[in-house]
Amino acid sequence: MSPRTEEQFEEIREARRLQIMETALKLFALEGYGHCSISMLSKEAGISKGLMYNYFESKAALLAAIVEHGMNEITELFDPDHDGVLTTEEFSAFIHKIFTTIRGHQEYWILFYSVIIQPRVKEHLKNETFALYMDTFFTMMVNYFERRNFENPLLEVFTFSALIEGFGALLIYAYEAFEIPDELIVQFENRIIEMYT
Amino acid sequence: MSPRTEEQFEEIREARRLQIMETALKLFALEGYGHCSISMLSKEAGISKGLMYNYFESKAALLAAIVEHGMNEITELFDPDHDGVLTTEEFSAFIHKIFTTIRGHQEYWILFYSVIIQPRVKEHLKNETFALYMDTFFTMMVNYFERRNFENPLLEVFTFSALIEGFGALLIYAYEAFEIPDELIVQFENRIIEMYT
Amino acid sequence: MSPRTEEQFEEIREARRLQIMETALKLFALEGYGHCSISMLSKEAGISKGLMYNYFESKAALLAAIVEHGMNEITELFDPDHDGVLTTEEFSAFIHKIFTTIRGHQEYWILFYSVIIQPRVKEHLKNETFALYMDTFFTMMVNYFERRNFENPLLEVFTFSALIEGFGALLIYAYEAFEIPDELIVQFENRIIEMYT
Amino acid sequence: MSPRTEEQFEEIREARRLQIMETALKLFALEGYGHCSISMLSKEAGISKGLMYNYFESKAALLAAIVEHGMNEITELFDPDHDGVLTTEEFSAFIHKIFTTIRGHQEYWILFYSVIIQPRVKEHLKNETFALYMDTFFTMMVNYFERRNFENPLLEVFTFSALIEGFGALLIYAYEAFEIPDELIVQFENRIIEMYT
DNA sequence: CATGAATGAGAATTCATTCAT
DNA sequence: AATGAATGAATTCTCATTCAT
Repeated sequence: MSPRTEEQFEEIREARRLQIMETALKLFALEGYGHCSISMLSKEAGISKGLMYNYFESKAALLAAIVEHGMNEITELFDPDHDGVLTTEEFSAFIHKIFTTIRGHQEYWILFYSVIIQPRVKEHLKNETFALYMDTFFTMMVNYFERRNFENPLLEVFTFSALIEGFGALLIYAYEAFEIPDELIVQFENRIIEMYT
Repeated sequence: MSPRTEEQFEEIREARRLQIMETALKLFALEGYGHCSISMLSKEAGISKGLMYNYFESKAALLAAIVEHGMNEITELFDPDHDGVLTTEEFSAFIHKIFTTIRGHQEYWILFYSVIIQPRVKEHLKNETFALYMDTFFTMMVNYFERRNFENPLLEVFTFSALIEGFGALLIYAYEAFEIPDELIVQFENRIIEMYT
Repeated sequence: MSPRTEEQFEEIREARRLQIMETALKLFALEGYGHCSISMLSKEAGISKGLMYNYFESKAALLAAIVEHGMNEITELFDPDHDGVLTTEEFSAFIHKIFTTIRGHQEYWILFYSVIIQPRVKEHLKNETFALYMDTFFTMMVNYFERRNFENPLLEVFTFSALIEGFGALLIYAYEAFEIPDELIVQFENRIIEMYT
Repeated sequence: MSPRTEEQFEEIREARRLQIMETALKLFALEGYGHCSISMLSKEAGISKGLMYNYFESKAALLAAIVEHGMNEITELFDPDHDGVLTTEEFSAFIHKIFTTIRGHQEYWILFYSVIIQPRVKEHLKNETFALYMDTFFTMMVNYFERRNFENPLLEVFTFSALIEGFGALLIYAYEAFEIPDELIVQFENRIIEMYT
C-alpha cells in the first residue's frame, strides 16, 4: 500500500465536508438553527466537536456553506448556460426540473427551504450573495414575461413566485403531518405550466 | 392614597399584556423566536426582565398567546358566523378582507406569518389550537370547491393555499429590501378572485 | 357602633400575626424555607404581599418569630416555674407532656421540628437565643441525672436526647408516607419513662 | 501530541465526578441543598459553572448520585451478603460498624445525614431508590426482632431507629458548636448493643 | 391599612468555542 | 488529524422587596 496522495486526502476531506453539511442541513431544518448545538451536530455526524472546527470555522460558516451550496444548485437548474437570459425552453424546462427535482429529493428541498426562511439566517449569510441571486432571478423573470408580451409582467412574476414559494411552504407544513401525494404535485406542476407557457 | 380598585388593576394588566405581546410579535418576527431573549424583549418593551413573567407563564406561553390572538383574527375574517360552512359570499368577502386587512396592517401580518413559519414554533404551542385551525380551514375549503363542482377540489385548495402562503412569504422577503406597491397587491387580489369565484 | 379602641386593633393585629405564622410554619415545613416564596405565603394566608411586610420586617424575621414562639412553648413545657432546676416530678411530667402535646398537636411539632433542622435556618435566627435554650436544657438535664446518681450522666443525657430527637425525625419521615399509630407512641413514651425515672 | 486514550478520559471523568460529589456533599450539608447554588459549588470545587453539567444532568441528579452513593455504603454495612436476612451476627456487626465508620468518617456521615433529612430532598430523588432502601431496612429489622421473640418487635424497631436517627441529629447539632468525644460515642454504642443483642 | 405591579439581583442551565493531549 | 474536558457568557426563570395608589 503506498501512502495516500495529497489528492486522495483532499477527496476524503471534501466527502467529509459534504457529509457534515448534509447532517447539519437536516438538523437545522428540524430543530431550527438556533436550537441546534454543535454537540448534537457532531454526534449526529459521528465526529468529535473539535474536528468540526477543522472543517468549518464556526457554526455560522457551516450554515453559510450549506446555503451557498443549495443556491448554486438552484442556479444550475434555473440558468444552466449562465447567460442571464431565460428562453421559453429554459423556463418550461425550469418549471419541470423544479418539480422533478423536488419529487426526487423532496427531503433536501424541504430542509433547505425551511432553513432559509428562518429569521436571522439571512443575516448570517453574506448578504450580497443572497440578494444577488434574488435580483438575477427577478430580472430574468421580468424579461421573460415582457418578451412574451404578458399584459402585466410584474404581476406575473409576483404570482408565479408566490405559487412556487407557497408550494414550498405547504411542503413544510405537510412534512411531519401528512404526505402530499406525488399525483397532486404533478397536477400542480401541469397547472402552472399551463398558466405560463 | 386609597388602594387601586380591582378594575384599575385589570386595566393596567390588560394594557401591559397587549404592549408585551405587540413588542414580542415584532421581535420574534425580526429576530426569530429562538434568538429573541427575554432581556432583549424587556429592554424593547421598556420593562424589567421579571415583569414578563407576571403576565405570561413562560416565553412559550407568550408565543402561544400571540399566535392564538392572530388565529382568532383570521377566523373572524374567514368564518364570521362560525357555522363552519363557507358560502360563496363569505369566500369572496374573505379574500377581499384578507387583502384589505393586509394592506391596512401589513406589518402585523408580516410579523405574524414570519413567526408561525419558524421551525419548532408549532411545538411550543402546546395546545392543539393551531392544528385545529388548520384542519377547520382545510375542511371548509374542500367543501367549498366540492359544492361549486370544481373538477379537482383538492388541487384547487392546494393552489389557493399556495398562493396565499406564497404571498405571505413574498411579503417577508420584501419586507426589509423593498416595498411591494399597494397597486400590485390589488391586482394580485383581483386575479385570485377571478380564479376562484 | 363606636370606633374600635386601640386595644381592639392591637388584638386583631396580634391574631393576624399568629395566623400568618401558622401558615408560614406549615409551608416552610412542607416546601422548605428556601423554596417557599412570599407570594405563596401571602396567597395561602389570604393577604397581599405588601401587607406581609406590615407584620414582619422580612422573610427571615418571620422565620425567627416562628422559631422563637415554638421555643417558648417548649420551655413552658419543660420548666414551667422557670427556676432552672428539674425535679423528678417535673422531669416525669415533662416526658408525659412532650408526648401528650405531640399526640395532640402532632402536625405543629412535626412542622416545627422539620423547620429547625434545616441548614441555614439556624443562621437566620438570633444565634444566642437558640444556643441559650440548648445550653439551659443541657445543663438542667445533666444536673438531673447527677442528682439521681446515674452512673454516667452525660451518656444518659446523650441517649435521652437521641431518643427524643430520633422520635421527631421518625415522625417527619412517616408524615407523608404512613401513619404512626397513637398506640405505638404511647408504648414508646412508657418505655422512656421506665428508663429514666 | 496523540489524543488521550479512552481510558485516560475515563480516569479524568471518574476523578472529577468524585471531586464534584464530595464538594457538593459538603456544601449541601452546610448550606442546605436549596441554598447551595451551582455558582458556589463550582467556585468551591475550583471548576467552571458549566462543567458540572458535563458530569451531572442537573443539580437534582447530582444530589441523587450523592444519596445513592451513601445508601450503597450503608447497605454494604448492613447486609453485606445481600440476602435480605439479618442474622444476629450481622446485626451486632452492623451496629459496631456503624459506629466505627462514623467515628472514622464523622464528617462524611454528618453531611450525608444532614442532606437526607432536608425537606423536599426526597422529592428530588426521582427514582425510588431511597424509599426502597428504607423499606428493605424496615422489613429486615422487623423480621430480626420477630425471630428473636422480642415482645413488641415494632416498638423495638421504632426505638432502635429513633436512637440511630437521634444520634445523627445530635452529631449535626454538635457539629459546629462542640465536639462529641469519641469516648461518649463508644459508650453509646455499647449501650445499644447491650439493649438489642 | 391594603393592594399587587414593578424591580433587579441571582438562580439553574445551555452551548459555541478553545486547547492540552 | 482527532478527542472531549473545560470555559464563561448568555439564556430562561424566580422571588424578596419596594412603592404608587
